[in-house]
Amino acid sequence: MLRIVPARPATPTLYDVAREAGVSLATASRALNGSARRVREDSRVKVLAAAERLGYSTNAPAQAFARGGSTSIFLVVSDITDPFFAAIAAGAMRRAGSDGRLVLMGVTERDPARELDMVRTARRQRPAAIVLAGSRRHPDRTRAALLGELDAFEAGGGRVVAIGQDSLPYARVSFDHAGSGRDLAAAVAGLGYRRPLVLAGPAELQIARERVRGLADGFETAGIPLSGDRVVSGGFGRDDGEATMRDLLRAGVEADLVVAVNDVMAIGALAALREAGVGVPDRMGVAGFDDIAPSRDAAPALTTVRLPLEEAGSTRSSSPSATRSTRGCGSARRC
Amino acid sequence: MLRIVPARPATPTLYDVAREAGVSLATASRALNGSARRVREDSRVKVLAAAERLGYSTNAPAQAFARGGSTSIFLVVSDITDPFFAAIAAGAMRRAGSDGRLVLMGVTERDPARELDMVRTARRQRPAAIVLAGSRRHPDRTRAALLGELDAFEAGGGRVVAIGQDSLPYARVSFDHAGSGRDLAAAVAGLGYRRPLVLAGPAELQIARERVRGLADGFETAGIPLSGDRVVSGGFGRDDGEATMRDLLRAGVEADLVVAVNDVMAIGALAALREAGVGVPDRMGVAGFDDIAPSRDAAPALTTVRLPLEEAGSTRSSSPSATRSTRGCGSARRC
DNA sequence: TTGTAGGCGTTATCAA
DNA sequence: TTGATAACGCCTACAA
Repeated sequence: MLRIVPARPATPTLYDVAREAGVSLATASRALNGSARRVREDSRVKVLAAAERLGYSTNAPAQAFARGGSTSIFLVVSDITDPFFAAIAAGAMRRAGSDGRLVLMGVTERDPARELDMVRTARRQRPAAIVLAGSRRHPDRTRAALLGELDAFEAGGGRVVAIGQDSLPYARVSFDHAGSGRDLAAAVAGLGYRRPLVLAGPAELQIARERVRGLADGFETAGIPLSGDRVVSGGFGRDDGEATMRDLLRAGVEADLVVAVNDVMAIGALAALREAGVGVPDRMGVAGFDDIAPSRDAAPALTTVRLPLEEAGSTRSSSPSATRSTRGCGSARRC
Repeated sequence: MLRIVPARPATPTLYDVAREAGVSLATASRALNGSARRVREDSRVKVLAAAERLGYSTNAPAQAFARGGSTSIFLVVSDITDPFFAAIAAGAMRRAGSDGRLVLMGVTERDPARELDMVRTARRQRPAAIVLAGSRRHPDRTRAALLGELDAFEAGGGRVVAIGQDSLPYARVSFDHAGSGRDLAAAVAGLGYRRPLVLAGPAELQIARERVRGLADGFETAGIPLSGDRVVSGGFGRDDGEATMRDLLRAGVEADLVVAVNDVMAIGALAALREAGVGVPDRMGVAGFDDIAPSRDAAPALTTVRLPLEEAGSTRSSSPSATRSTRGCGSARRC
C-alpha cells in the first residue's frame, strides 16, 4: 500500500526538535530560549543537539506573537544615503547588535505623509521602541495623526524616542542647534570673518531655523549684526546649497564667508564656488553644521560643528539632555 | 461592590474590532486584510469605522505567524555608512516601499562571523527573501555554514539573492568588475597616462581581485604592462587608501596615475596627495570604481566607473545578468 | 456574503 | 526539573 506522505513544511518546528530530542515541547522551549534556565544540563544538550541536527531556526514572528511583542527597534529616518542619517542608523544598529536586538528601518524621503505611513507600519510590527530621526516642519499638518499613532503605541507599552525633534512630546535625544550656531558664529568671527552670508535652508524646517537663530545671536554678540538680506532661504540638500550659492554669485553678493545650515549644503556651495573660480578660503570661507564623514574630504576644508550622531543613534534612554560640541578647522589657511 | 476591571492590553485586537462593528471575526479580518474582497460594502464600512474608532493596528507578527511568513525583505550589508551600501539599501527600500513591503536590515561590519550571525537572525524572521550585499573573501571559512543556512532557508520556501557576489549559488545581481577594470584602464590610457599605480585593496577580497585583473588586462591591451610591483595591497577603506598612498609617496614611487579599487580608497589617496602637495591631476591622476555620491565632490575630480547600485538594490528578480557602464570624468583637466 | 471552528509555533501556567 | 495544556491574534477552509 502506498501512503501519501503529507508535504510537511521543510522548516522544522520546535515540536520536531522536542520529539527528536525525546523531551517535551516545554523543555525544548526552555532549553532554546527560556530565560529562567531551570533545565537539566543533559537534556539541554540533547535539545541543542537535536536542533542542530534538524537545522532548527526559531520562528521569530511566532515567538514575538506568543510573547506579545518583540525587542526590536524600529528606526524611521528621512534618507539613508544622507550621511547624517546613516551615522545615526549606524549608531542604532551597533547598539542594537550588542543588545541582541534587531533594527527595522523605514525611510520617509522627507515626506510627512510617508512619515505617518512609516509610523503606522512601525506600530504594526509591535517593536519595543519606535525611534524617529528626522526634522519637523513648522506648519505640521500630519502632527495630530502622528501623535495619535505614537500615543497609542505608548499606551500599548511601546517606547517612543525622538532624535533631534524637541517639539515631540516623547523621550528625546536633542541637539542644541541654537547653541551650535552661536559657537560656530563665535568661532568664525574669531577667525576674522566680517561679512557672513547664511544659507538658511527651508523656512519651515525647525532645525534650520534654530541654527540660523543661533548664528544670528552669535554674530550679534561678536559685533556683526546679521541683517535679513544676508540670510538666504532655499532647499536643504547638496544641490540646493549649490544652486543657492550659484544664484548668489551671479547676483554679485559681497561676502567673505558662507555659512550653510548643514554640511551637505556647504559641500554644494563649495562646488558652486569652485565652478565660479572663487578661491576658498582666501576669497571666501565656507562653514557648515554636522561634521558628517564626507566633510572631512571636502577640499578646501570646511569649518563645521560636530554633532554626536552615532552616539545619538545608540543612546538608550534619553533624558532631554542637549549635547553639542565644536570642532576645529581642517588644514585650510584661515579655515 | 467594587469590581476589578481586568487590565486588558491597551492595544485592541481584531476581535475587539469585530465586536465593536457587530460582525464576526472572519468578516473583520476580510474587511481589513482579506485578499479576495467578498465583503459587502456596508459591513466593510462598519469594520473600517470600528477599527478607526478603536485605533486598531494589525498585529504584524501574529499575521505573519498565521500566514506562515511575511513579505519582508531582509537585507544584509557590510556597513550602512559606506555610500556604496547606502545606495544599495536606498534602492531596496524604495522598491520595497512601492511594493508595500518592509525592509529589515543587518550590518556585518565586514566580519564573516557576524555575517553568518546576521543570516541566522534573518532566517528567524521568516522574510520572503534574504538579500546579501557584501563581498566574499577568498579563504571563506564560514562559507559552508552560510550555505547551510541559506539552503535551509530556500528549502523552506524563501528566496536568496546575492548582490555582487557571484560565487554564491543563488539568484544574483552581478557587476562585471573585470569588465569595469578593463574599461577604466582603457579610458585612462586614452587620457595619456603611462605609469599607473594600483591600490589593490586586500588580496582576499574577490571584488578587489577581479577589478585588479580587469585593470591589468586593460593596461596590457593599451600597451602598458602592469608589473607586480605596481600593484599594492592594503585595506579597503578610505583611511586605508590614505595610508597606502602616504606610504608610497614616502617611498618615492614614480607614477602619473593612481587607480584605487574603489572610490572610497581613491578619496583617501586624494587626501594623502593633497597633504603631500602633489598636484592632482597635473602631477598625478586619481581614479576609482563605483561612482558613489561623494565622489562627485571630490576635488580635484576623480575618474570613476559607475555601478548601478540603486538599481541593483531595487532589482526584483535577478538573472545573472552582468551590468556595467563607464562614466566620463569631471571638470579636472586631464581628468 | 457571513459565521464557526481549527490551526499556525511558541510561551507560560500549573501540576506532577 | 519536567510535562500537559491553555492561551496569544489572526487566517481560512468549510458550512450555513
